Amino acid sequence: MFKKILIAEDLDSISLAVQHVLNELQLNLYLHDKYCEGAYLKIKKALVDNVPYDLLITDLSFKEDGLESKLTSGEELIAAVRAIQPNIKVIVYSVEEKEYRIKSLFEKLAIDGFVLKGRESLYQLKAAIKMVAQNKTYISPEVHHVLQNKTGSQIDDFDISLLKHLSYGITQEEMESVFKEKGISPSSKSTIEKRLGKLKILFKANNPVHLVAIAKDLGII
Amino acid sequence: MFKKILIAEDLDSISLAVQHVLNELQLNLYLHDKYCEGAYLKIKKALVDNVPYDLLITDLSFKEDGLESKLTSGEELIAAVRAIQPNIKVIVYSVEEKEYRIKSLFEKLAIDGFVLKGRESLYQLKAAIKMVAQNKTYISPEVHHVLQNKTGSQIDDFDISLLKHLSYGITQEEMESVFKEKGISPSSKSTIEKRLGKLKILFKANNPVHLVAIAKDLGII
DNA sequence: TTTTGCTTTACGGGAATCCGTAAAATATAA
DNA sequence: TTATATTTTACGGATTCCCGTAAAGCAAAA
Repeated sequence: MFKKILIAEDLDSISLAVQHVLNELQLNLYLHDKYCEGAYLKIKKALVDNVPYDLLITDLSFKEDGLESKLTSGEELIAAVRAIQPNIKVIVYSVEEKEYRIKSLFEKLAIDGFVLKGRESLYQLKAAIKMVAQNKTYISPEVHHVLQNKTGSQIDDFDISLLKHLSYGITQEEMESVFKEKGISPSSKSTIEKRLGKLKILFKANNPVHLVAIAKDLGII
Repeated sequence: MFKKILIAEDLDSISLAVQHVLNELQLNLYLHDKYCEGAYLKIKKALVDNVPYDLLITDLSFKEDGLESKLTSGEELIAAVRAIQPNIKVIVYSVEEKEYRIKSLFEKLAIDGFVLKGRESLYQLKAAIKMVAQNKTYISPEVHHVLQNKTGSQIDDFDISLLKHLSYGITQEEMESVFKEKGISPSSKSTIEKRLGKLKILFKANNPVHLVAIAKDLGII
């Protein structure tokens, strides 16, 4: 079982509940941090002091407040931690149900567990901790299906950038020059129209307005 | 101080933390329910049994699961409860930061307190309970400013319906006939264009895509 | 090098949106 | 009632978006 655990969670109420669970599992050596940055520094310090954490339980979204921080999301935290301590186990505890985000957690960040905050999520969190301790992965049954679905992997960074710029009010006309300025390639009006056409088919959108609404609902932008 | 409290909250972790707070305040007579519908029925039953609740602490968003329910959001729950027991005090405990939703809680549902889930929200929740017990209203400082802002009150149900239909992929061309079918008035293409123009100015949007993106960010649709 | 296949770019006609002007309908006030 | 103001509807030209076809650019394999 785990010896040393770090909780990264900005909501005090959730953090309290997670600690409650760890106490029930008699895992008493844990710390928590309300900020991504702080969590990262704790892990780094423990590593150089040769008393590393062996499990990170983290949320995905962290509220901004006055303090500015290089790490602003759970994804960034995990990526940064994996860079310095690849073998640490990671369980995400989040309300995030958006397919795209959950898929990329497993595919791009190779997390070990995903527990969806919900009506019975504390039991699930316990189960996840036990599973991950045995080198297995865990995902809440409510969102298990997202790992099957294929649409996520069919869109790339260019598509996302395109959708974001659209949502900022950039017209397709202006997109060409904006992309050229920012060095995003390809940039021609024609290719932009073509990609948009592809995305509209993929997401079954009638027009660009509909497309952006769907992309927002799916958490892609 | 309050004698009988009901917590409506779907996340088990949050519910646990709220109960923790009530215990600290020595408010021991409380119940919780994970469903809007269930919370409403508890309040109704207590009322007819002549042992009514005097405080409702509720979340805004409730996850759907198998059980279908007439009440699907905190707003609906509050409206339903106010209809049968107008004098009950209501504190909303939510992560919702969208201006429009918070404003309408106070303006349309006359809630007594709004506590934003955050890094120090359990202290705020305690403060809110004490304030509301003295017939004052409470709002978390992080979102206090939204009550000042005016934009929320400048849009009406027609505008919202218009934005929603746009986000569903209905073109302005089709909107006229769709509105006529649904009995939404006015319905002419010209008026629809005009309203959209007004909204674009109000929200500083460049085009309909941008407008829908903003409306989604503000929680209007 | 040439061939093949894929991606990017160019262009044009038709559809949707934008925005102004003005008439018609409805509401409000004198 | 008439007069005035506001809202709704109608229409048309300019812009933007849509979508097909075709040419140009580019990489990998023969």
